[in-house]
Amino acid sequence: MDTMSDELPHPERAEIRIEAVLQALADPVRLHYVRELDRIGTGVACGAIELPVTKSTRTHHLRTLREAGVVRLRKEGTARIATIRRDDLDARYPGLLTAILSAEN
Amino acid sequence: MDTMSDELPHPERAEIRIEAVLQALADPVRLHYVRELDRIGTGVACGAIELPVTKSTRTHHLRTLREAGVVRLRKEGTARIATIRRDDLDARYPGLLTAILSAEN
DNA sequence: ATCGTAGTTCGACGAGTTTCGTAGTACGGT
DNA sequence: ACCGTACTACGAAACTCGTCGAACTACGAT
Repeated sequence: MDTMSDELPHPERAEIRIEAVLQALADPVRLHYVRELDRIGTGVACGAIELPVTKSTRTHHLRTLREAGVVRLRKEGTARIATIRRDDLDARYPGLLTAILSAEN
Repeated sequence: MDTMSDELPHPERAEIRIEAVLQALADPVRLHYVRELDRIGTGVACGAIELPVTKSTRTHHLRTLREAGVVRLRKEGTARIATIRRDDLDARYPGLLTAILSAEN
């Protein structure tokens, strides 16, 4: 087979904007999703994390997180594997992700 | 004279919600305002910071920041003095404010 | 080839936000 | 008492966002 490319567009590290990151994580559904992603560990299929919304809404939220530069999505067969872009976010906004994810309430 | 009360409702430290803080700071106008507040130092009149919006819009944004628990507003004569609630935010979400405010771009 | 699973795309709808202008309140000075 | 300054309150218009269902694509298994 050929090299499997990523296909989905992600912002470069330098292109990540703080407003977009904050906007993305301000939504309860997305914040919950990213927290679960962080708790479970990296490399989880999109649908493996239960959300109180339909599939299409989840797709919408995942795209928002991806376009903001918070998560990276790659195809793996019929699934999408989501990982938090911790290295990029930590490099660009040190302490931000830790502060948000460790906020319990 | 009598004790001058605060009058404007602010959330208690324990009542501050991370979603509200992120939502508040996700807006470019509000983020700029808080950054200016941080740069100039505490205790600045509302109107002293220039914004590309009208007065009534600024009032709206200030209320959003106040209700989210990001700034404290107190009356001083005819002016409103705005201060960042750094102590409360640092206690509740350590590192968050620093990370956001020090993000240059 | 057919079926099921995983996820996307495309409108559409309702709710909330940002913005403004105008009118109003409150305080301080002259 | 009057005026100016500082800000708030109240709609209204334009826009964005979260949500859904239905239709679609892509992959893997039988």
